[in-house]
Amino acid sequence: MAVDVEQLSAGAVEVLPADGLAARLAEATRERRPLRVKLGIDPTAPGVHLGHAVALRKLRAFQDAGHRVVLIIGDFTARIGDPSGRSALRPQLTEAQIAAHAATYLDQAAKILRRDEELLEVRRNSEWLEMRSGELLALLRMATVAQLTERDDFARRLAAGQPLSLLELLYPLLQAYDSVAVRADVEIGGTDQKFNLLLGRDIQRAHGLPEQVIMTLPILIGVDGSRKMSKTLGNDIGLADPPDEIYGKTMSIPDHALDQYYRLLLSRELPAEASPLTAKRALARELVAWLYDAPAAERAEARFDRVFRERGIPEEIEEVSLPGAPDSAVHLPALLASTIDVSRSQARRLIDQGAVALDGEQLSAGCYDLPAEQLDGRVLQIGRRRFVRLRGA
RNA sequence: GGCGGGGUGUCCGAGUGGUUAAAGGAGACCGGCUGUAAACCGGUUGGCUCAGCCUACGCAGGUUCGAAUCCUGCCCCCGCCA
Repeated sequence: MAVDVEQLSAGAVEVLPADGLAARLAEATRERRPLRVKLGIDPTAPGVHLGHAVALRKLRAFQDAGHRVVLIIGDFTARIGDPSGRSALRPQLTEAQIAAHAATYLDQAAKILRRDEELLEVRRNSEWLEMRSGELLALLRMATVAQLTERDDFARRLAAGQPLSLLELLYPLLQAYDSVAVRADVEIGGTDQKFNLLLGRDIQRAHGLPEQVIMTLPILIGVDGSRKMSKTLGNDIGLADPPDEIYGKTMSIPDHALDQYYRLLLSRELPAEASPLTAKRALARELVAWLYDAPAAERAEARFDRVFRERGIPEEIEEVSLPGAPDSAVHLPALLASTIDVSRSQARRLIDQGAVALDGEQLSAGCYDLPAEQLDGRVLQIGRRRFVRLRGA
């Protein structure tokens, strides 16, 4: 049992109360039931990323020990937007957006979690948060404004004279109620969730339920090496990203963030003797192998080396067909705009800046139109990493 | 309800009638160097049918040859008072 506690809390920043997990595990054994371990994810952006993976891996450890994971898709709370770590009001999402995001979550989480029926329970919190106002008021009675504004980011925003909506203020309370609804024994979250997790205990107690044990995990930094990994900030590595992306994004992580990635995702220390470059390559390989398989990792590395170390052209390139007849002129800005995510004006600037090359030969500034027959079959490179092969109609 | 402050490009933030597609910074992107690291250097950063045109400083009107800048109404945020 003691071994279990140690294993299950490995890597956690805090487990509260300190002896809570041991007590719960003992209780579970006595009652011959698995623990219910809760994690909430709000579908505010499409896709689960490595930041979420830290918590998912922890859940997996609980599953491997025979416990039951309760994954809550926060379809209701996503309509509010968790204000944690935010200094401003969040834009409100439409139900359609939320539904679309939620749909992708499960598949991606399944890359890490086991889906066995006894080991995974998936719930949407709209199930119980779509409540009648009477019930809501009863819930609201369970916390005070002083309690809620104790949260440091709320306090900061109020002090700085920034807006804080009632909706946001209520968010922690709703998340706490999730714990009541699913009878959570343990709730997992990032360190930025500590307040919300603790409130779950208060609200469970107020409902006459046993209080959950909370476990906080370190926050994974994004590939920019400075801010929390987040889809919105664009510094994430998605679990559904293709192997090449995962490999490449990993290689762009600043060296100083490497030790975190090792500890949180590989559960071991950054090898002191290896050079940062070697260590990073190993990390990139392992991540791809983990989310896909070993051959995919090999391929991703080979492609990376070819493109970035040898400055070559990758073997497999997406083909784009040229518009118009073979003898007509092709307007490159338009072609780029429809191929990559840029405006035509941006595409023109890229050309002018020497970012666009044809078969490795840089196009000169102002070179916007070329005859289709000169483009057919050739490789267009945009910046360092984007390649497309052009095919005549 | 009263009084005061404020809403500028992805973000922060200058600008109070004209040379303002809007200073400066951050971020991002491109190029150089490199290990798609860091640091550093240079460039770009609204859109388009691009030597021109269109759209843009909370929203809608108005004054003016000309407005982000002046006037009117409205919306929103913040503070103090009630």
